[in-house]
Amino acid sequence: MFRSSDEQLKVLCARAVQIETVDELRKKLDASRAANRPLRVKLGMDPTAPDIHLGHTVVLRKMREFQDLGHKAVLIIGDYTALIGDPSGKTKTRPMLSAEEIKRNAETYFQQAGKVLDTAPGKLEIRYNSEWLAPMRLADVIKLCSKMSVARMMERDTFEKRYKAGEPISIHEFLYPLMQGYDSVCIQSDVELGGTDQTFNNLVGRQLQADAGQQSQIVMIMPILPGLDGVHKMSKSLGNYIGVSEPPNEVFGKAMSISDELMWQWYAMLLGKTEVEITALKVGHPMEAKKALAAALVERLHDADAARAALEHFDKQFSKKKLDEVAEPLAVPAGKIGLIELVEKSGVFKSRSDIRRVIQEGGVQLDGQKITDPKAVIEPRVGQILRAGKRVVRKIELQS
RNA sequence: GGAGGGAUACCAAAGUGGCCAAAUGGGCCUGACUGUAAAUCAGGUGGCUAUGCCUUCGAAGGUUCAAAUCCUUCUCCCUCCA
Repeated sequence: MFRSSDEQLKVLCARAVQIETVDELRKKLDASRAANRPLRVKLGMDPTAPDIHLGHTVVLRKMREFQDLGHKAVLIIGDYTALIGDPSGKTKTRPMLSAEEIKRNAETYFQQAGKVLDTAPGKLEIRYNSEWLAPMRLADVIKLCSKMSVARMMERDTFEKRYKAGEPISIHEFLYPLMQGYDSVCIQSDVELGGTDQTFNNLVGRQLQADAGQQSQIVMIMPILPGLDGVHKMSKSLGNYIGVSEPPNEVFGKAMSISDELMWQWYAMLLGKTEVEITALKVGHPMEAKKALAAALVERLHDADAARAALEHFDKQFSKKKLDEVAEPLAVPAGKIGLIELVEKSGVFKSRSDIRRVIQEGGVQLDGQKITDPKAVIEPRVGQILRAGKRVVRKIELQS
């Protein structure tokens, strides 16, 4: 049923930045084959952020590789850990989520994760960590805390940095790694996946499992995907992300806006291209390589047809400037109308002052003619193309 | 419990009575250049029925012709000592 450990290792170790430890993983794989038992591969999910983006797919794809090799994905919904919030993020305290919100977020999450994971019942197990964390008594918590020293906890880079910078660290944040580690004990995970920011948390799981007399999980750390800006990690709060549920044209357009340097990183991290393959790509025109990347991403999140359509759309809008073929309709009443009112109907600007500014800055065109007078009054005709800023392209239609 | 420091726009951070819709940096937006790149350069970045008006500097009151700035009370945060 299972392929040889060597074959599996070759697939599984690809792209990982750290594995604790490869030897142990090999042993687990050997034992799994011998007993014909799939490994339990754990991945935690934070129910406060239901939007999955490409950054998450780096880890999710690794999970998929485990599934494809016959192993079992165990998704942990951190409904209880969400009460704390992962200290690796911002220091702001999180609002408590209601049971319904968590459920809704979790559903959204699965819907999106399903674009990457195999959701067949035998391949995927879903658990809420409130199942075992909520019933704990204070005595249980104290016992759990006794497993960890402050010095050890302070090794965690975010704690160390914050402490040195004089930023507050609440005691309850120390519980986060312990709770996450305890999850591993409760579900008896064989492997835990995570991004580099999860290294510490995942390693705690190893220790707690050993304390509990279990075989320690393998910790497999995947790289963090840089966001559209090429500087910070891809994250929702920074707004530098491509969501897995975004429409094809958005995915394509955003992918095209990244720097060339970042493009190669994405090729490696998202498409699994090797250095040799990337070197070969660098021979061609960077824009063609970027279009191929963008198309591949659209195909992955949607399908091949969508990828072709997005490429065509992009060419029309930006390369060939066939704006009338890509413009979305904009219904306006017949007769004269102020330019500001006209642009306002597109519904994408936050205020009329904002529109006024864009007009003055030369960002508004009607049929290719720049109009820079915010007081301009025009009489739009059917079929005229209105452009406002880089992204708004509308074709005028008259309201009946 | 004691002492001290702090809260300013999306973020960081100046500003200690009028010249403050508030310096500067980052972010973001627009334009130029391009490959819708990136980098660079230029401009912009509270709202509005707009050369003016309205709302904003933790909250509420007060002093003043005039308050982000002074006073009072309150809320929240941080550090150190115990």
